[in-house]
Amino acid sequence: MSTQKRKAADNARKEQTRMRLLKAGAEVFIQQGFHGPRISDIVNRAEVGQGTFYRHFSSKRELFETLFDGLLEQLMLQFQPMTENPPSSLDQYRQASIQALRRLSSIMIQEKDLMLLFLRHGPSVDAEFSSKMQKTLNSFVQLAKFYLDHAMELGFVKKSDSEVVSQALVGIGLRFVENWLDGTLNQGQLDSLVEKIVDFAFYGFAGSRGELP
Amino acid sequence: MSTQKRKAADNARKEQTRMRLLKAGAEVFIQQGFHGPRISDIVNRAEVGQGTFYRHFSSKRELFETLFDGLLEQLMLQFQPMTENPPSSLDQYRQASIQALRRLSSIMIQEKDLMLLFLRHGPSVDAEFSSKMQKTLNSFVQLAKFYLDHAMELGFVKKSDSEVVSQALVGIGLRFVENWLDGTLNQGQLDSLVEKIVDFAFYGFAGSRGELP
Amino acid sequence: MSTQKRKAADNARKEQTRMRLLKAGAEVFIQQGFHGPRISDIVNRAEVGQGTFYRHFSSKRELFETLFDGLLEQLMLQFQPMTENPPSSLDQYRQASIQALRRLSSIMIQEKDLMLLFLRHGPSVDAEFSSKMQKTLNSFVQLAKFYLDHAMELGFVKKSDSEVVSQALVGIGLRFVENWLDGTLNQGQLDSLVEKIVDFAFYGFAGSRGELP
Amino acid sequence: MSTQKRKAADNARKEQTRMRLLKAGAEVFIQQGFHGPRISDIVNRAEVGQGTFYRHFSSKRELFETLFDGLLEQLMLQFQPMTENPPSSLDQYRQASIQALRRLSSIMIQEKDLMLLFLRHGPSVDAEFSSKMQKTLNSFVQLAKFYLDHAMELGFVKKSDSEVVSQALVGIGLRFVENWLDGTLNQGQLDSLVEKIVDFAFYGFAGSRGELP
DNA sequence: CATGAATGAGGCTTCATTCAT
DNA sequence: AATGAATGAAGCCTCATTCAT
Repeated sequence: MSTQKRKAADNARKEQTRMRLLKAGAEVFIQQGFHGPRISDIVNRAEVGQGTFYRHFSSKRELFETLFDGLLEQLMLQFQPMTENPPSSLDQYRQASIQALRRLSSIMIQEKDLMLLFLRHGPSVDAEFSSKMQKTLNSFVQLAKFYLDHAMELGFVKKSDSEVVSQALVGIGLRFVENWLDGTLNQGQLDSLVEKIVDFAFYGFAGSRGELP
Repeated sequence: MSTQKRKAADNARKEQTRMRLLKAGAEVFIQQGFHGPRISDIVNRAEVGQGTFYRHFSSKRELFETLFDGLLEQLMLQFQPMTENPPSSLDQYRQASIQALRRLSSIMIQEKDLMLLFLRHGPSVDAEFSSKMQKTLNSFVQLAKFYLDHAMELGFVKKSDSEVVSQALVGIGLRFVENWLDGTLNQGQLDSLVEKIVDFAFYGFAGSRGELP
Repeated sequence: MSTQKRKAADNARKEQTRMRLLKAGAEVFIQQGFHGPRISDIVNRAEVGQGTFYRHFSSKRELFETLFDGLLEQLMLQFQPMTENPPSSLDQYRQASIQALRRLSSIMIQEKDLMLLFLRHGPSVDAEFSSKMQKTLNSFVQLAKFYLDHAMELGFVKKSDSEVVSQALVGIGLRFVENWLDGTLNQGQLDSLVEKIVDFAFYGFAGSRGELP
Repeated sequence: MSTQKRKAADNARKEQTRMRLLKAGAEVFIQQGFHGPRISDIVNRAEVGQGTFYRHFSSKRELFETLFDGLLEQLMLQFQPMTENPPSSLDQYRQASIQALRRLSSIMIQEKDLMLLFLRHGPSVDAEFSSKMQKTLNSFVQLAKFYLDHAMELGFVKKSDSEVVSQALVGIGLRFVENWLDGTLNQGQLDSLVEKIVDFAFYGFAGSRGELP
């Protein structure tokens, strides 16, 4: 039926426009944060009419959140394969951790700008968004805790408050991400740091596996 | 001279007005972040006229930065006494770290709201303010590094990349501060966590000083 | 010819769409007046596309006026039979008046909502529409005047300024219509009022045919 | 105190600005109805800034209603003296009615444009305003009813349904006001009509006091 | 110095209208 | 003929800033 064809074409056109807006939105948010840009900055960059924005998003906030959800989905996907083969020895665990971090950093490298955007500007959007970000971080903490608990159960790491340690691990991770996002660290350095960080997490700065003088 | 007296009185009144604005500013920023409140919200809360604001600050940002500088000064003051007696054994170092964290947390407890304000909303003010915050965090990293280097020199902790470890330490600290600011942790819990965190930092989750199974 | 058949079918479809729009227009105008509804409210209710509106009407006003003209035609039709047998005695006149009002009110009852719509909102559409409504009312005045002049000629009512009296009669009519449209009067009350009103018009509140104390 | 002087001056200035806006608002509403003019039309005519409008009124509607309330107060004031000496004979009643109408028409003549504005455009502002206008008209009906009941009690007019008659009287009044506002009637004619109208109301078109042929 | 009324540029949002399909 | 996505002009409203008192 011609009507169906018409509808399909319309939908495709609409989806394309939506994508232009998302792309343009990401670009201007990355450049100017959340509060800086006006709707008109987004539509100008997307090369669509002012009114078109409102056919797709009810507010700047909604577009912002859509971008966030997209990134989050990508990040979470990276962890799916990791639940399959839980490590069964300390060394396996160490290797798995290093690999997990490398995988995570690879996606972050791809979406560096968005990462920076959300880490810096997400908390200031509004209370709700801020809380959403906290929840997201906590889900990373729970992920770390899951592995740690597993390792403790199998007995190849010492017993500890896994919640506290997991929080600490995420804190460490975030700090390096921030440094890298800042430009203090370049990508190569980040890569070579992964092992150092894992060692610190496993053995602390006072413990063994360091070269004692 | 009467003119001088007059001037002194004027100055006192002016200073008082300035304080009212700072206080009111802090309150509304805490409630609504940096971008939320209007100048009128601040002057209304301060119970001064609209024009009065501009006699003391040229913009909302300037008031915000003034508050930040004030808090920073307070925090930095807490670290002055710590440089005086550097620890000379691992256990002393551990005790000193615990004490330092307790001292730091005491001031944070006092200024909890402002801490939350700046951590959440500082990075979104503008690029300059964001960079200022990064510099501030780095100065904490350097402080940690100073102690760690000292301990490494004296040989009672293993050799490691002290920059990396210090960054990690600050990352851990921030994470717990965030948790506490969030309300996920209450003040008592924060206190009791200090030792656990220090242990983790000294020995990691795999190293000794934990109860091995 | 197949082409002709096709054309006829097209025309029928077009007419149907036009009717949907008229119906939907009436409904939303009744609910929200003239200025309230947007074109999109009309097309949504009619369940036709946005562009379709413009194939049938050039503007909201045109649809509105089309509805008005339709109602007016209906109303005017009710008066055609009345010109045929002009009354030839006071009592006949009184009976004819009562019957005319009853006939008029029957059509108004059917189209109550539209009546309310035009009485309330017609004058605010624009100067032209307002004037059109005045002309319409005046044609009712002229109708009343025609009967009154006839009765005066035949000598069974006293001489008076028939223009003035006719205006007054229409004013009275309108007032009760308004009361009824308001909900102040229900339909039954309106019916039973007809005689009272006619009595008042014939004899005033001071004249005979009332029960003098 | 200088502060008090200052406040008084500020208040005076503010009140003056408010008056400019009311005057300008009345002018543009009279010219273009309620829905026609934009806020900017009002502020331009008032020669104040766009933002100034919102310091005094929250919306066009509010200014409109303020104007209405002002006029209503004026009109109602005209009736205060009439409650003092209720008429005690039919002729007194007739004279009092004529005088009352003349007094009312004098104020209407002064505020002709506003009258037209509200009668034409008030009902279309929104449901609430429309209902407010109905209530206003009803209060005029009640006023008429009060006099009529009084006359009936004293026995110099026949018994009738005073509510119905009062509604009719107001209807008549409105109709002539509309005619006059339209320009169909000029002021002189309106004046000379008052007696005719009163006669019609008292005796109807069929009753006595007319010249029977 | 403090005040607060006035200002108007700036951004948001709506919605009548167009037009490619 | 019907459709509905896209458009952008138009109007609303806010709020930082000025300035006369």
